Amino acid sequence: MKKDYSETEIKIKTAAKSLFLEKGYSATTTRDISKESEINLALLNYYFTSKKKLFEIIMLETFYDFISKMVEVYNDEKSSLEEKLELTSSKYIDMIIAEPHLPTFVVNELKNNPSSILKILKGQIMESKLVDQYNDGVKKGIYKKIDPIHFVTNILSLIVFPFISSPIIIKMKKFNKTEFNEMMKERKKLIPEWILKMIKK
Amino acid sequence: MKKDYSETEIKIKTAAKSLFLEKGYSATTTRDISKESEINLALLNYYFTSKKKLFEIIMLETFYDFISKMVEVYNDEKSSLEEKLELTSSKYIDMIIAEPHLPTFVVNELKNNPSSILKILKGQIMESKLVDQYNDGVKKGIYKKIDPIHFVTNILSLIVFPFISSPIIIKMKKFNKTEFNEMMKERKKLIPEWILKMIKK
DNA sequence: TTGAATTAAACAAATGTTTAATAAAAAATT
DNA sequence: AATTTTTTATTAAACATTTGTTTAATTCAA
Repeated sequence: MKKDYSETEIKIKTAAKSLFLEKGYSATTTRDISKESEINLALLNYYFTSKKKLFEIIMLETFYDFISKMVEVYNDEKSSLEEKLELTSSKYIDMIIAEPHLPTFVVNELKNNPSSILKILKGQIMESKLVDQYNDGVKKGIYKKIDPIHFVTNILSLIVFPFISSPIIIKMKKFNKTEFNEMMKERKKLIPEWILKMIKK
Repeated sequence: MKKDYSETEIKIKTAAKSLFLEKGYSATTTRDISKESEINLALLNYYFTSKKKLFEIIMLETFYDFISKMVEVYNDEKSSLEEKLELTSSKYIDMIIAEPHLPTFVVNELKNNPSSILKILKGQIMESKLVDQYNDGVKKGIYKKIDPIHFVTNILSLIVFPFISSPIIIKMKKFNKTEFNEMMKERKKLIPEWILKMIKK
């Protein structure tokens, strides 16, 4: 029962996503979207009823992508905890370099749209293979016994926050954007090492 | 040469700050501000010329507070690196618990207002006593040799990011706000320990 | 009495949405 | 195959609110 999207619908969604990501919901006007997507203003409401509805669709899809990419790795059956850390770090950093506005957007618009969109999360992370492997390590006495929420939070913090605060980092180090991205690529290797040090006894 | 603020001015600024922090610049209207501060709509322009000007004043002050609190500790002459980590962690977490919208606001509105506001940062962090102490440790061979920007970034990441992503954490752990704050208070102790483990050879 | 502070009302521009007319495409009929 | 009918897509214009700002009159304080 997959819906068939028309070319116009796709054009609208693409433009809208790009604008919402860059400027947020309130600062993006329907006329911005119509201009960017080169469609007539009325078609936005014709296809998506309202700006709000269009936003919710985009928000949902974007957040879903954002989370699935993580959950995929976290639930892989074959890889070790160390390998999962390396993969997550690497994949996520690449993903955000390609779409730098993503984290701020997700984080920002999340506090206004809480419950409905966050359903996607349900148990997918805290009951993942990665957390199991962490708990096993605790049981075996190789990892310190701390609530795994800290473990999960720290991974995300070290990966995502630097992007969110990139204007600050760029200013502090007199970086340009390329140099900043280089720094983030460096972190692909460093973050897994740091996380391991943090959890080990 | 300190300017003398009238009661009305203060009322406007207080209400505006609260609203800007909660909803951001675009989603806050001048009528919201006039209602919240219980002043006549025209007084906003009478005292602050425009919504934009008012915002810039508030943005500047807020960001300045946000940074000074950090710089203060980072440049303390007497304390050790370990003590600085503990103090930063503790003070910052308390600060954000008291004003939970602060980080999202700063981070969010920063990418639109780059250079002018970020001047505040100039060298204050990367040339701080804390970074000196870190570099000393590297020279002495007790810390790994990595660009100190990672060190500084990691501290801020582990402290601030959990607040920014609090809706996600709250959902994952089925927390309420109090439980989330408890988790953050736990981190006051944990973060300095983690950071030390990360930098040690 | 003079200047500052406050107010209600008005203004122009922007914004989300709808309408009514037209064009294009698809389906039905001859 | 050709023509008519019906449905869908697109358009320009209009509409009703909202929003930031200004004006001109009034109140208050020095």
